Amino acid sequence: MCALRVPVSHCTMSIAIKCCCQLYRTNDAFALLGFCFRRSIVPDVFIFNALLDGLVHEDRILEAEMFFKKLIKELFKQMCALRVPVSHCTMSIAIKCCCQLYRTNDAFALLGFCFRRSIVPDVFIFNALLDGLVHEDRILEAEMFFKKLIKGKLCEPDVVTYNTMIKGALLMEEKGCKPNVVTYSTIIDSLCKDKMIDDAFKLLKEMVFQKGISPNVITYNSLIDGLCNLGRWDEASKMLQEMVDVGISPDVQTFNILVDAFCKEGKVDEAENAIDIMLERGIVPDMVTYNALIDGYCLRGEMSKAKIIFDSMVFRGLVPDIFTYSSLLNGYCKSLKIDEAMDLFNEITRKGLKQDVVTYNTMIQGLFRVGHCGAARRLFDEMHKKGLKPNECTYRVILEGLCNNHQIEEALSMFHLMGDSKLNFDIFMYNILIDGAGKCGKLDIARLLFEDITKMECDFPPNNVTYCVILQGYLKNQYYDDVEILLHEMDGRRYSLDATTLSLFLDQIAAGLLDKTLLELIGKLVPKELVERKTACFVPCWGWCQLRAPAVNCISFCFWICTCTLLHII
DNA sequence: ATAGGGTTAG
Repeated sequence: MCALRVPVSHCTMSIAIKCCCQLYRTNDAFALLGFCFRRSIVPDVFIFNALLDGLVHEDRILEAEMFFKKLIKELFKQMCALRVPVSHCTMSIAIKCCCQLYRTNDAFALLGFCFRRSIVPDVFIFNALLDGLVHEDRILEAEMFFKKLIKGKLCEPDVVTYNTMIKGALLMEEKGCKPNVVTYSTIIDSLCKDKMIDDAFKLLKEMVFQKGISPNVITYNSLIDGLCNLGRWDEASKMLQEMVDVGISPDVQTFNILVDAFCKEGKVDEAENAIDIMLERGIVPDMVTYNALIDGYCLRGEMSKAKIIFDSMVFRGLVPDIFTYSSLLNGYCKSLKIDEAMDLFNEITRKGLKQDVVTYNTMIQGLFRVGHCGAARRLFDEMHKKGLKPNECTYRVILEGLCNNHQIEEALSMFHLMGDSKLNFDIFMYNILIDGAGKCGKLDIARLLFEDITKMECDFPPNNVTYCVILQGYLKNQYYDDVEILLHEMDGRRYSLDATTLSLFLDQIAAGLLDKTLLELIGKLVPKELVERKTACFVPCWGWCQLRAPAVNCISFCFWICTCTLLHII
C-alpha cells in the first residue's frame, strides 16, 4: 500500500490491528501500533481494546495488565516525543478507555492531567467518568460527582449524563439501597433546568407508579419552574392545581417561581395577582419576590412603578441587595436614563454593597448605548483594577457597543486580544462582529469572519443567527453574489429567516433590486409554525402585498402571510 | 441531602 501510495488511514490501522489480534498475532499488532505512532495516527479506544483483548485471548493476562498500566504513560511519552499533540480528543479517548476497562480511578488521574495541561474536560469526558463509576457499582460516588458537576457548573449535562444517572439509580435499588425522593428530585430538577421536561415527567411517573415514592413540594417546584421556563403555562397551572389536590401547599418558593416567570413574560399584572393570592394564603413575600417584581417593571421601563415597589420593600424592613440594585440599574440603562443609572451605580458602593461583574456589564452596556464609549472603556479598566474578571458577557457587551458606535476596528482588535488570552469566544461573538461589520459597511470584514467559521474544523459552526446577520450585511450593502448560495445552505441546515432579514428581502424585491424568483426559496425558509397560523389574515395581507409588490404571484402566498405576521402588520 | 432574584448577538 505504501509503495502504491494508497493512503494509510486511522481506519486501515484499526482494521489491521484488530485482524492481527483475532488471529492470535498480538505481537504483530503491537508492531502496527508503533507504525501508527510513527505515522502520527492516534490510536483510539477500539485499537487499545483490540490489543488488550488480543493479550487476554492469548492468556497473557499479566502482560495485559502491565500493558494497560503502561499504556497511558507510554502513550503520552511517545506522543510527546513524536510531537503528536496531546489534544482534548486524546484525553477523551484515554479516559473513556480507562472507564470502559473498569479503571475509573486511572481515568480520574487522567482528569487531573487534563487540568494540568489546561485541557478543559467536556460533557463526553464527564459522562465517561460517571459511567465508569456506575459500572463499578460506585453509585454514591457517581451521585456525588454528578452533583458536583451541576453545582460547580463544570459542564452542561446531556441526555447521556441523565441516562447514566437514571441507570445508576436503578442499579442502586438492585443492590438494596433504595433511591428516595431526594435522589429523584435531584435528577428531575437538573432535567427541568436543561429543558428536558418530558424526560423529567417520565422519571416522575417512574418514581410515583413504579417505586411508589410521592413527590414533595420541591419536586413540584422544580417541575413548575421547568414548565414556566418553556412557556408551557397551561401545564404549569395544572401542576399547581395537582399539587394542591394532593395536599401539598405551595410555599414562598412556588410563588416566587410564578412571579418571576410572569415578570419575565412581561405579565406584571399577573405577577401582582400571584402576590395577592400569596398574601391571602398567609405566605409572606420575601426578598426574591420583590426583586422579581422590581425586575419585571424595570424590564418594561416602568421605573416609577419599580421605585414604588422598592420603597414598599424597604418599608417592610427588607434591605435591598445587589440583585435589587442590578435590576434598577438595568432599567435605567435600558430606558437610556444614563445619569440616573450612574447615580445608582455609585449608590451601590455607598450602601456598602460590592459591585460585581454583572453591575459593571450593565453599566458598560448603558454607556455604550448612549454613545459614551470613553466612559465605558474607563469603567472596563476600573473593573480590571478592582480585580473583577470580565466574563463572556462583558466581551459581548463591549464588542456590540464598539460595533454600534462604528468602531469596528477597535472591536476586532479587542476580539483578537480575547483570542490571545484564551478566553472562550464563541459563535455569539462572531455574530456580533459580522453584524457590526455589515452595519458599518465593512462587508469585506464580515465576509472574512464568516469564512473563518465556515472553513473546516471550526469548533463552532455558524448558526441560524450567523446566516441571518451575514445576509443582512449583504443586502444592506447591495451585494448579491452569494445570497442565493447562502439561502440554499440555510435550507440544507434547516435554518429559517428571522423578521429583520425577511423584511430586508421583501423591501429589496419590492424595489426591484433583487429578482423575485428568489421568493420561492425564501418562502421555504419561513418557520413552519408561522405558515399554519391564522388563515383569517389572508385578505388584508394579500391587499398589502399587492400594494407593496404588485408583481408577486401566489407562489409565495404563505411566505407573505408569515412575513406580515412577523412584522406585526396585520 | 433535593427547589426560587440581576447582565448576554439578530
